[in-house]
Amino acid sequence: MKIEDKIDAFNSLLRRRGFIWGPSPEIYGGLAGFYSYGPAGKAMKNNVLSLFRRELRAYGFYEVECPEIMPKKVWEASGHLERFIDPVFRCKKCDTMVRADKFLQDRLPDELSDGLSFEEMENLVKKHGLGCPKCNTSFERVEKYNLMLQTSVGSGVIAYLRPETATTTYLLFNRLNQDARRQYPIKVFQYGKAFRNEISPRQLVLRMRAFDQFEIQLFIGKEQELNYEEYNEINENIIPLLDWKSQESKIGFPNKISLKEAVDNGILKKQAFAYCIYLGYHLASKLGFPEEKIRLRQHSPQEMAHYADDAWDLEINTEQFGWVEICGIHDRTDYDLKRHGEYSKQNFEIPMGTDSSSKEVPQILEIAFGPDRIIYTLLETTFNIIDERIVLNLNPILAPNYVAVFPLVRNKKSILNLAKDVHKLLLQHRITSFFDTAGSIGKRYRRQDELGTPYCITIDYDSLDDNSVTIRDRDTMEQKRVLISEILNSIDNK
RNA sequence: GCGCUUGUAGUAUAGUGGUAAUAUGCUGGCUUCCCAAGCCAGCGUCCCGGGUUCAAUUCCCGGCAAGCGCACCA
Repeated sequence: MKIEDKIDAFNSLLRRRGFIWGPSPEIYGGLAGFYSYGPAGKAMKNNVLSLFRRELRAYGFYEVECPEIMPKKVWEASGHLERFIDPVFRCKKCDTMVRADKFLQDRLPDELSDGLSFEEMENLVKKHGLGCPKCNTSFERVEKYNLMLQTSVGSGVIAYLRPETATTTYLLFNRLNQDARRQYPIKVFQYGKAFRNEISPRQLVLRMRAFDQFEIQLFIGKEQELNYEEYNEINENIIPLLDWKSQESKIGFPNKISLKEAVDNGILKKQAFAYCIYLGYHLASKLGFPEEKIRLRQHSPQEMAHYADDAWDLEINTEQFGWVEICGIHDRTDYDLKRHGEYSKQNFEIPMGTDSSSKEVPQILEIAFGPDRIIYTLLETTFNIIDERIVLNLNPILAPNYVAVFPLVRNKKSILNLAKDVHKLLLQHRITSFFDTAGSIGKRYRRQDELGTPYCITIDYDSLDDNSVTIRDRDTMEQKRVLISEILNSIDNK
């Protein structure tokens, strides 16, 4: 089968089986960049979140939740108001829009063009007679394109929908610090919606205007960053790292080395940051991505965000969109807390090191996941067509249905009733069981294959006599016969 | 945001200036039915707005949306 055909089959499955629908609202034609999840997609997302929450609790992280709307001041302090507004030239004739600073850098490489004011940029185009690359109409004014969505609260107070959850977590710092009782690092995470007014959203849920973030934060002292106890527990782990120097040498594949090697060779500067790389990789592995489809790619200094000292993307190799970032791991230094301390006139200096008389503003290390991208990449990388049979080889605990129960035939009351009993038994144990009687037995297996259901249980004539059923495995299609009393044990250990 | 292409049942597509079709799907029935079997019956579609026309799903204009390319993606 050709790859394009496989991708077409996959894209239609997303809709057919209720994973992802949109752009929403579909009945009104849709608004670009907004998608909904159907029952299967939402169930799967919830399973991903449960797995993350369980893992993070085991690593000592606690969850917080903050408002999605914050006043202007917050975004002034965070730097988003300044940095999230792109200066653009817009052609008066054909509406072509170009990013002003990049355009000038490209046309006038000899001029100093970094950090120019709007006025200076306007003077430059006038001086050199620069104009629209399409129709050559001269550019005049620099306009702002704000990537943040603005709203007003109450009687006209300007506020913005958060472009990331992270900043809202940082605003809790003094509360968290009290709560943590001097146990550092402070480890928290926040899951929630973020909003960005993308110029042209594309690629399904990979670039939405309203999307989920799952952002993990460590507030940590400078001393502890370099000498971090938990690092010693994980530094033997082998991680596929692609640093930016390798990328500059046109090397496209990651170097599989231990974190210890990476730190010792200076690829990673800080033990605590290496721990974050580990944690990001660990969580991605737990989801069940094939090992060869994961890599960690370092940003070049030019690529890095305004707040970052080091940044790595955890990427998944997809057929439709190439390497897709599902997680960004950033060393945000003390940038955020310094700025918020300054703008709010709070003192965020605290003693964190061995010398309790010396105070410092905490450093922040961040592991930022995009759950929507996780859902897409998980579905795509586990989607297979084997001899015309479509199957999602999802990690069983992430599947929308954990089991499905079928009566072999439905016109035989005793079989139907026993099947219902088995289904109810599973539900009583809060196992996500799905009951289906429609169509042939083969068709029912195929329906569940498309949803990634790991186990299908069929009740047949023999079941009436011997109280046993067949459990059919999604991946091997093999069936084994077990007693009804043994079902729970049998489907538990995968 | 610009350019090109596109928009027809839930999904995938065909087709037409006189309101439409194929496959699949879905619902019900029959068939003792373990990997998309068969038979019968039924359900469901022309993105939105305006224009031209006796008549528009079809032609024209605008909008919205999608794919690709450019730009954008702190």
